[in-house]
Amino acid sequence: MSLKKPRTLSNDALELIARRFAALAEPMRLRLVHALFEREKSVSQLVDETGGTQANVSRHLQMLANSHVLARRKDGLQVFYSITDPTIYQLCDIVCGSIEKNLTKQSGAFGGRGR
Amino acid sequence: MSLKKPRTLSNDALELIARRFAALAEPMRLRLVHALFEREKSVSQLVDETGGTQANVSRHLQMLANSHVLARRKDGLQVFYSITDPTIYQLCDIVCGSIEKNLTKQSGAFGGRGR
DNA sequence: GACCTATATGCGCAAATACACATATACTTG
DNA sequence: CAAGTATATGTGTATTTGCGCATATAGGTC
Repeated sequence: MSLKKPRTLSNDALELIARRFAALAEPMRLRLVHALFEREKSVSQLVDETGGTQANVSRHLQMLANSHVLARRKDGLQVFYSITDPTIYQLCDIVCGSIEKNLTKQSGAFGGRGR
Repeated sequence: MSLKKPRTLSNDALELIARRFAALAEPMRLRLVHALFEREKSVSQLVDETGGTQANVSRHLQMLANSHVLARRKDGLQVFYSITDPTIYQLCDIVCGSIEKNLTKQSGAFGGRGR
């Protein structure tokens, strides 16, 4: 990272950036991340809160962990996930704000992000 | 802005947020957006710069415009696209920074400590 | 050991997505 | 009007993705 930003991004870099965005491009994963804004939680807690199936929640959590969005901590039988990348808060903040601004005329389907 | 802030986001809100992230979750679209950081450009210019086919570039641009990421300006035969949502810069900056940090932390290929 | 709980994973399927090719539309110029 | 240029779109296809179901693994209790 000694050089300045190249004018054209490499394919690998674009792929990495795209994957990061893709991690947040799914409603259920957003629901999980949002639930983890509060504090770290176990898989079963997240299953209860989100209403998803255990298998699906587990898969999404693993995907988010592989994307370095979440951290995994195993304690006995349970596995606790937590937000490990602080930029996730910023990303969600920015996107929520932008969307709110874009559809002030539309429904108020929005609430705070809570943090 | 909101009367109350529900702890759980509505499905519609999650869908909107996910779609916004999904718009940036594709290498070719990131390439287009990145090319437009400089200034507004026509479709054919973007085709040249990115090396994509005309049809594919056009479709991606339309998708980005529908997602309110890009604006469309028609001038005679040409159509110029430009970044309309200023938050896009922030999003890309944040993600790039986060990835860079993760890479240096993991690989340490540039003078850091090994793995 | 058997048994329970919490989490992960193999498998199949339906839907979404990105792409290439060909064609259509819109606009300009002669 | 015809011909050329720039952009959009219809169609088919291969790949990816999200999900449910069943099952496997890991760790705890008796």
